[in-house]
Amino acid sequence: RNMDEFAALCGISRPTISKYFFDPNSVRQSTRDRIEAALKEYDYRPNIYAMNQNRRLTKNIGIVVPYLADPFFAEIARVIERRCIDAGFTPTLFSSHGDQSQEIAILDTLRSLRPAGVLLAPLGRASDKAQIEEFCRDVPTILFDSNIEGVGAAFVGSDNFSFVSQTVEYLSRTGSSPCFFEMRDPANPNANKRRHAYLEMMRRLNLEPHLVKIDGAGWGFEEIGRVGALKVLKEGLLPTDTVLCSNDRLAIGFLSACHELGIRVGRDEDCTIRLASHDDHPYSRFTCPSLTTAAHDYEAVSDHAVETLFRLIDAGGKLETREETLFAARLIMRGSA
Amino acid sequence: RNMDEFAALCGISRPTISKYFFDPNSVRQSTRDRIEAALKEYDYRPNIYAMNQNRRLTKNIGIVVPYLADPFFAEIARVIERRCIDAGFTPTLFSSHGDQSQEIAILDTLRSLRPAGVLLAPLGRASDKAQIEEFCRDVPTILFDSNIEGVGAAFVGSDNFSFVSQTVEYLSRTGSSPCFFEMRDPANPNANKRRHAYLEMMRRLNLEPHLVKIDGAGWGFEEIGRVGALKVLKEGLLPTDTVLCSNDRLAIGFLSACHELGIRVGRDEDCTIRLASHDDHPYSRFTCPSLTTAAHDYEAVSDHAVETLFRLIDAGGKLETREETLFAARLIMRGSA
DNA sequence: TTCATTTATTTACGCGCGTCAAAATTATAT
DNA sequence: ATATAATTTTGACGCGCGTAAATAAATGAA
Repeated sequence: RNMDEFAALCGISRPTISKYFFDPNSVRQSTRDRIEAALKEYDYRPNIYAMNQNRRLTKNIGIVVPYLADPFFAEIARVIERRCIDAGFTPTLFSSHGDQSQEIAILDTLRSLRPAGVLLAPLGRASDKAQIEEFCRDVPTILFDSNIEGVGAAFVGSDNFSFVSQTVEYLSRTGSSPCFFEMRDPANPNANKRRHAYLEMMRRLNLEPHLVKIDGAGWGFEEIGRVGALKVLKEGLLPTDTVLCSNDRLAIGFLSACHELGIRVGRDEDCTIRLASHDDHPYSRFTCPSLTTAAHDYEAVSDHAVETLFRLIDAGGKLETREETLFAARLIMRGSA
Repeated sequence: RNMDEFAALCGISRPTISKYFFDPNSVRQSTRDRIEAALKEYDYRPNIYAMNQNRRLTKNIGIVVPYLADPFFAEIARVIERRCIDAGFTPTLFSSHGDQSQEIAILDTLRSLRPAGVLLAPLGRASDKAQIEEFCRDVPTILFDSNIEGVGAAFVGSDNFSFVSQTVEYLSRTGSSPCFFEMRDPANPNANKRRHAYLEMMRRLNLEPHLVKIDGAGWGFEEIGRVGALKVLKEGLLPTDTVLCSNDRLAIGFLSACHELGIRVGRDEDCTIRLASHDDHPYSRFTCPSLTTAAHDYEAVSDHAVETLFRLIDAGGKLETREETLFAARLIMRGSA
């Protein structure tokens, strides 16, 4: 059952077995063969948590996302997990579920896990920045999705300006210029960056910007978007017939509101509103109409975050300078605009 | 940093500290006060993985879902996690990502974790039943969502017949009777139960059943549904104008296909197809039109699964008899049918 | 005050494994 | 065959904590 017994069964000393499990190539081929033969027969596997108790460097990696019920994070977590496993690490996934105390509790659990590194997507505005900063001082951490200035060894995310500039440019070129539909108090710093990008782009194009801010709190963005859109549409508060949502989940709610009110969305003759958005949420392809959106380069963000973490781990937990890598968006033209 | 040091700082012996962390009420009030005062000052927290190394019974709970990028599982995992935390346990969430070898690897990691209990939603058809069975012999486990006959201490899920009977009855009563739209080789046993329920209900109502089986494998149900629906609709293979999808994700794909083809879905005059489905997927409220569906009682399933697990743990890991609890669905009438 | 009872401390060992240094063994080169 | 290098074994200790038994101290009732 334990390594001692297995070592006895092999007729090989326990430290050698231990060495084998750290790196099978670190023992002589003949020894390795003997171990692997015994492994087949008795199908022993070391206790990973006991292993990590006393290793100078574990193979654990912590992955923290703010809200796992959001398919965007579920998808990115899935890809990152895969990469870590393929690289021989043991990822453990945590979700803050939109809750600050949960996020802090997770950081605590992570310390117990003694991870070689952590990939952390903070809650954003709701995060306790001081706690995260302290954590990052102790544990090699890469931030992703949502940046906190100066915290963590690196940040990997998407270039919000690239998202918004492409959608604004496209919408303005092909029809009337867009207003910007967003939550009044966005939880995520990306939302603020997107607003600024929108304003900046409108300025450059010499167009008048219109911000449409809706109420609502929490992570139920679709419902917030739906209720907000219902209000805006009913009260005729929409300054233009082209709407750019801060993110796809709001847009999904917006589409739902339009359908309720019998308003057709799209670029066809009989449509009265064009709607575009950002993120390329896994469901945006299946909305009716399908959503024109600016897509994250999921693969690139995931890969680069993981690669940066591996580099950080190899470098002993410290990088020369804090790197910030932003990936450009890809405009995906679909039915809604 | 460790319990020894903290004990020294308190001026209290380490075993007493250890006892305190197992149950704060098990030490004298004056001792407890002293410990808690020191706790505030030095903010020490025991290493949970070291704790669990040698406890006769840990406070760990493993949660395993087949595919976390499916919001249905993300949502149920979220609720279950909360319940466990509130009960003083430490849940760890794992996703098999639709992959058998991943599922097996997770069971292995779980053994290392020495959980007091496990809540496992198996992959279904893709699961290695023998491995799961063996695991359940060693670790107190409750199965949920997807049953494996005789495996685990209990099963908690939804009553598929209740789902289908309500939708079939409703659709048949309010219009033409439905055909049943499903994947040819569903990964999940619930799908088979639903097909049987459909056939049985149609028999009872003295209506002719029609199964529409579409191709596709994997967990990208929306795309499978979309492509399948496109084919069926283009080739005019739909035997009736009322479609009952096996699950909401297929229905989301179906709606997308209808929109592409300019087919209006709903119960209005100008609609040519009525569409209903099962699950009350978190997004089904936001589709266009919104989906008429049979809703899981998420709360009841989550609560009962967790409660059964707690009961199982209290009972020392064995229940008198294997319990199977199925919760009825609630019909949610929305725009699509 | 005394005795019984509760609670805390001490001591020692265990969990499953990592890691280090020294000694013993094996492989490779000459 | 011998010297040298590489690998393995041995033995001992550590990680951070749980747990059990024996002892000591504190409490509470009589």
